[in-house]
Amino acid sequence: MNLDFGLESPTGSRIVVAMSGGVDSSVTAALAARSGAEVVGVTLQLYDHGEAVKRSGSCCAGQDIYDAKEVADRLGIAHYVLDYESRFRTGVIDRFADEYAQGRTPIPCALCNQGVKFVDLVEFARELGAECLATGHYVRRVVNGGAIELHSGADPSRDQSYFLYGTTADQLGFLRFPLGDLPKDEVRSIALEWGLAVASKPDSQDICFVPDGDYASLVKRLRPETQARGEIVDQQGRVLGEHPGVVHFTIGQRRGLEIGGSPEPLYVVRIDPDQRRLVVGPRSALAVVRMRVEELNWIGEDQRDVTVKVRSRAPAVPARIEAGWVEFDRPEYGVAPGQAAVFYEGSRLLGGGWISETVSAEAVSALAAA
RNA sequence: UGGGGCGUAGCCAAGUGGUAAGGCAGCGGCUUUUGGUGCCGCCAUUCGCAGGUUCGAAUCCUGCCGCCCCAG
Repeated sequence: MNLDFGLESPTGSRIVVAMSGGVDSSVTAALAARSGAEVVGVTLQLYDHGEAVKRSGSCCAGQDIYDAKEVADRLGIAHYVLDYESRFRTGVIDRFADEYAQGRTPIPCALCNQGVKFVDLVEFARELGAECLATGHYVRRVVNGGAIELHSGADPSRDQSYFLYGTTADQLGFLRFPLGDLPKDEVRSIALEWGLAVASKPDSQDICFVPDGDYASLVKRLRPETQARGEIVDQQGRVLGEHPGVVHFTIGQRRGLEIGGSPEPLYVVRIDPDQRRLVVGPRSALAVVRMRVEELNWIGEDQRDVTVKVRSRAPAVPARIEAGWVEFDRPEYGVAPGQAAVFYEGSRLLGGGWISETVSAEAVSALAAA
């Protein structure tokens, strides 16, 4: 555990801690305080807390800001609340809705980290004269010779590295993730040890700015066209049913199609936002052999042979990168444009990018037959 | 209205005298700092309707209703 936060001499140094009001970031603040450094807690107000104030499991608003402040008081550290609502709105929420409007599947946590947290908040921390910004992310920062590496959290079931693939080497130099080495239950033990009120607070889940899990309502409000009804067709173009709006679907999704009578389940294979059409097919139609990945970010040098994740919770699978395309050794299922492809070498995160296009196994075999 | 076939849950469908398989859809739960996937559980006191035979019928008989096909 990096209890000294990688600082030459914590005493006399200043550490800014991003405090969401949850257990993880609260313990991060506690560890920072214990290091002997001067600690400044910062909580971001990211969206209208009037709506979310009653939801204890969410982050960054209402009750959570209060919780963060209370923890800061308990630890005897300074605490600021920054109003980042407008930049969170344009950088995360609006883009979230735009992606659905384009038939893609967004991943707001990655956007938030890439922008609001690791650009804006990092800048703020630097302006405060801090030596580093510590967050409660469950990842590891490893100094290897002259290079700084980002690794997945020690416990694979809690790893959050997928959401941080866009971190730059410069940001990584300034960031600290003291929880990445901790065993699963250790964080709550530390919270109890310090008598933090948030010790038993439930883990946050789902999307933080969507209070009740109903992200569709939010998207519909921002992009009404996403709620237009449309046809559901099979791969031959036969109309099988009608859907209540593309906002409700993502590639690989099975539930919600309301089409019965088929011998095997049907999954969303393609989303055509212009025609408002959903193309569905059997699971076999979901097999993807390669995908195009854009806006690549490499934390170290770029590589060809990697393992890759196309979703946060799943083991990385072997693949090869070539000219913006990633070829899987074995077909991958449910690969959705708009999601991130994140590359690893063992536990080390190499980089990643946005998935923009996929090629199915069926398409490849059809070509081969022709 | 001559002949033949069929009618089992929202959909597909097994079951032909012994007390309603399975799949799809749906619902609930688990998992989870994105979406999705996956896994577990639930889902027809009842077999178009009405009678009858039988200890016992979705299964046999009769009538009626509905749908389909071939003839015309």
